[in-house]
Amino acid sequence: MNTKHLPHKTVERLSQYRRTLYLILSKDKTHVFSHEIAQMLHITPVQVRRDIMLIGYSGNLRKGYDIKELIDLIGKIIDTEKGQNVAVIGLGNLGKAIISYFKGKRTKLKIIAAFDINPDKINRVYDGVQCYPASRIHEIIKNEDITIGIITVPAEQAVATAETLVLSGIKGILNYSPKPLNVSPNVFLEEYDMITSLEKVAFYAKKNDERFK
Amino acid sequence: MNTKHLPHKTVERLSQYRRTLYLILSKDKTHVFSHEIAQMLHITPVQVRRDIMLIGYSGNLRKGYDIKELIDLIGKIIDTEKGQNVAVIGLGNLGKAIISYFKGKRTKLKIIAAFDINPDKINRVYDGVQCYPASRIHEIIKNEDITIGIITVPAEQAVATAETLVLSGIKGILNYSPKPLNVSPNVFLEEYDMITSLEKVAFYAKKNDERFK
DNA sequence: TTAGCATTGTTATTATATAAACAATTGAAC
DNA sequence: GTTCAATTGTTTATATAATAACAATGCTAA
Repeated sequence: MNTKHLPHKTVERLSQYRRTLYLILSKDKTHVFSHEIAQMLHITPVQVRRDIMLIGYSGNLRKGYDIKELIDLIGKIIDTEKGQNVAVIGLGNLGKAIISYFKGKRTKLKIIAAFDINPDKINRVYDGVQCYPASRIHEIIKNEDITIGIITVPAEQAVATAETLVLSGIKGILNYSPKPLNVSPNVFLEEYDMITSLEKVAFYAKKNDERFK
Repeated sequence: MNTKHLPHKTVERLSQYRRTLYLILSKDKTHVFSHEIAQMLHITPVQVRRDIMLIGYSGNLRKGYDIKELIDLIGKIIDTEKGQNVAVIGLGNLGKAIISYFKGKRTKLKIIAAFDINPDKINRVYDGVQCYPASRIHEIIKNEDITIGIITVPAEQAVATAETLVLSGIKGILNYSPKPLNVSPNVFLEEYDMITSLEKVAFYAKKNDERFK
């Protein structure tokens, strides 16, 4: 599959399309129209068709898109054949939330390790995921072929954690700490800051309010 | 303050600038250059200056920006004078994570209520935040003047939760459930989906890997 | 006094993302 | 058959965001 330059937003939507398609498939439907997908995700049908065009798939004019084919194709694009292993660094509330979130989800991504520095958590199993001491990050990431790390440690430890991950050969990092990171260009970094999101909502909530009164 | 059309991304960065500025302020500095802020956030100095231009502030050519003035101005733009009250709906791991995250943070945003349907959680206090039964959402949002709701309930309950919030007069919603919502245009909606984020990281991690080997 | 330098503030350009417009196609109804 | 309605696929246009380019300023120091 030639995925030359898929826009970031398209990649994000592909993930959502796939989950939506599974939902529709479970209703014994075999085909779906762009506007049906669009309606479920509250976006425009044009957006859906454009994204599908970008991945080189074609639908049927009367029946729409073959759901199974589309699911398979999206899988070929965003998954690797044998899947990728994931580690959560920081087993606080957020780390636990992420692990239980993924529990039982059909996906090529498997959370297979958690790390923490709290002795009460180390060597225990949370929702099927073993917690190791942070000192063993390097060793376990190497041995278990973990390619993705989710950082949920406090801000003070985020930079050191990221460095360890990169040195251990990680390929992608999802950073939930409020501390912006800087990693080498061969590691993909995605950052999400809850405080920023909330302050953004607060700002536009205020503006909307002023506009409507 | 005339905040006609601040781009979404600028609003997000303003939130980050302010936190960065507080950090610098605590080091007894009174002024800061655009490249210093930029370096801490790993963005370009031009981006910083452009954002600051958009909010109508001017720095000093030799000393840079007055930190206190800039903090105050950002506050005037993104905060309301008396602050806004926030509720978390769904006191699972994610809800707890958000509450403990905000604990003790200096901010005009105050989480003052949580809601859940689990009797074990109802009427208990978590990190200073009282948990109420979901049946009282409408009443408490009205009475306590809560303007922002953070949805951390399971997907199945997300739509009903959002409807209740909107009917209760909420102004902004931050949706962490994987279920896309649809609210009336006078309510600001921000959605974040962890699975999508992780799948995105997986995709680009894979691509990077292919590119570098 | 004047040249040099680092910085800000602004405009212009490019890149990314969304939306609109519309031709092409297919099957159904008459 | 022929017309019609609905849908896809693609091109064009617009909106948003990031980057680059550069003039203006004011301090320093020769």
